Amino acid sequence: MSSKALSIKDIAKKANVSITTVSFILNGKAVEKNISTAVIEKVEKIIKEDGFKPNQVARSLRTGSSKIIGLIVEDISNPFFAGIARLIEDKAYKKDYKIIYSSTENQPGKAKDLINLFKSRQVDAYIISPAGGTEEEIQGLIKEHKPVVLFDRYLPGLNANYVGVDNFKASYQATEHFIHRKKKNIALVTVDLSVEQINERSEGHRQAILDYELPFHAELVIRIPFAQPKEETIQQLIHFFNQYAEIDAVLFATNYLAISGLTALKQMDKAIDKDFSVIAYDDGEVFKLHTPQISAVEQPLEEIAENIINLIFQQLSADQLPAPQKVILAAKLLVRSS
Amino acid sequence: MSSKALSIKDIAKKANVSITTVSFILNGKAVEKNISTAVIEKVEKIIKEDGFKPNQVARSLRTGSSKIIGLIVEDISNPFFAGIARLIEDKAYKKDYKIIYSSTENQPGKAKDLINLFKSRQVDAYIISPAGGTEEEIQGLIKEHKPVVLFDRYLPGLNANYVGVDNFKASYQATEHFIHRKKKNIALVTVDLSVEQINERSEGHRQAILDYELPFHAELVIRIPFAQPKEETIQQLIHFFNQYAEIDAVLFATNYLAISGLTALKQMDKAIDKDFSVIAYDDGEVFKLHTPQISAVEQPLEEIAENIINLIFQQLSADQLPAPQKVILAAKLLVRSS
DNA sequence: CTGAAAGCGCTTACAG
DNA sequence: CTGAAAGCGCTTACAG
Repeated sequence: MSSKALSIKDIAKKANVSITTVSFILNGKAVEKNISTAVIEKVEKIIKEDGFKPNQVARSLRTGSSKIIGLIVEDISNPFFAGIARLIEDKAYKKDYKIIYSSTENQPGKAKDLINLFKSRQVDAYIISPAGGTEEEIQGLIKEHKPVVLFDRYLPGLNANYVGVDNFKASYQATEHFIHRKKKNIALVTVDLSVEQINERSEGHRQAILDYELPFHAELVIRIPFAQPKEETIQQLIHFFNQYAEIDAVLFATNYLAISGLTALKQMDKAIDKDFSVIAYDDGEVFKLHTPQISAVEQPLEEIAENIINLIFQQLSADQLPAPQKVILAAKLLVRSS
Repeated sequence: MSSKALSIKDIAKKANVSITTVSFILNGKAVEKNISTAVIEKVEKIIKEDGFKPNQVARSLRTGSSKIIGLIVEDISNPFFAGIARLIEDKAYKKDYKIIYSSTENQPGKAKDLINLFKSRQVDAYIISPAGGTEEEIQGLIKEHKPVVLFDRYLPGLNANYVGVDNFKASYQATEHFIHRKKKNIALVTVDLSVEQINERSEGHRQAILDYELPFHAELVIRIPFAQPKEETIQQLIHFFNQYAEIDAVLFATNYLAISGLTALKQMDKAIDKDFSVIAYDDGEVFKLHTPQISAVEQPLEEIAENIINLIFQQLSADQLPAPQKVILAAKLLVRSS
């Protein structure tokens, strides 16, 4: 029963030609190498009949390339990353590249392992939403002239290709929106990660308040520990909203914090209305279907994916790597209820 | 700048030993092979200093294994699959296996490509939520004695390991729940895929109605085309709910159909209350946060992942493959509002 | 028009 | 205690 996989040698023997000939035919070089039509047909027939598939591991070892792009994200079950992954996969597939992906869960150790795993598997290019602490590994990839594109999160020390949105501006606009609606005590619920992207979101909030000459209340900015279980976050937020009853608007700096926050508000029976407004980062079904609908900062998934894949293919087809580019896209504030 | 990757040969040369010795040390066979402590230390020092990582492609080519498990799902951006992926990844990681995953989008062509891709990459085991039309490829894997576990969706023709929930029973119980609440016209919104799992969900609905001797209204079962754009589905459902105003309860056979359905109801301004009940398949944040909260059939993600990974490791560690097992788990009806 | 042979970077049976 | 050598399945420069 067990059909040990065929090799190019088996095909060559069966067709009475050399493995060189079979290899040329497999790689579409038959014509260029002047293989006779008769031979080509004979070999192709055997390949098809036997269902022979060349061993890509051997091919990779020999050529040093794999036609695989590695995608490393923080958490694939986050809809933002899942959406990006899906779009990138589609686009890569059309150019005959496959994507393999994995989640870092924001653990530098795991992120490093993954980069090394991909490297040792001869992945041709890397798309990374980088965890802090992986600068060295990423720098290493760049040094080895591997195509790399970072997205979502930017590591300041690195001169690498990057695609992301203007987080400062998005937060600024969201906060400004609140201010125009006469909000006075605009809370920010964010995460205690000290990464660019998150810092920018805080800064935008702060700067808008200062620019409009409103008092900035530092105590209305709450930083939730990254790995904290959801239930605890909900309790913490209930406490927070109760403690500062003057809050009349909240900006949530991430998708999952918004979900915990809405759950907290629901448990408190606190209405979202003219007196208490909410804006979430990253749109999702859950915000559209919520009653009332929740306004959200939408990152342009399609545009992000498009830019990433373009940068990757630009690098893949270049003789030497072009200078790193930074593509900063605009997020969009979807206003749904006040 | 460009540091061409080191090889075992470079290390051997530097340490003045043979590559055999380096290989033994790398693979933890140093003691077993009686390599002297002095040599071990010298070699390990060089490996660490130079940051040498063995080329896994070469290793795979030589050993035929890769310590990689391939996970093939319908759509990684579906929270059910993303959740499973995440859990499986965690568990595999602990045993030093990596997961690579990819989406089939329910296209048999893509699913076949992926199986072949994984095969040609020497993936050690396969976890597949199978698209119809891939029976042959999966049978091929089994024939080659590759560890395989199917989940979520079952392909009747195949005698393979399988982990899933009892869909018939879950639908039956959901429908029964409606009947106990005196519902008379229980609609079913399902998808037009003719796969076991979906058929069972329809059957459970039908059987419950028949068992309780209620009239079965075939026109209250609507089958939405699988690839239909969301907006059209919403319009179709609005039309459906308007046409059959007698409907007093709806069971949605999938997660995303429930989301489209809730959107339709929202657009119609149709309240979900004592007179109009809803149950969704697969739980999610969106149902918990909805007003009112939506009841859901919850598949036990953790249990599913656990069983899958156990079956995989059972096969991986067996000398010869054990007889295929089918693990059928119970889904749970989460009653939230009537 | 086609083939023999080297080599990609490993692992491991065999020899000493 | 350690090493030379074969071989995993390919690709490709070279020879004829």
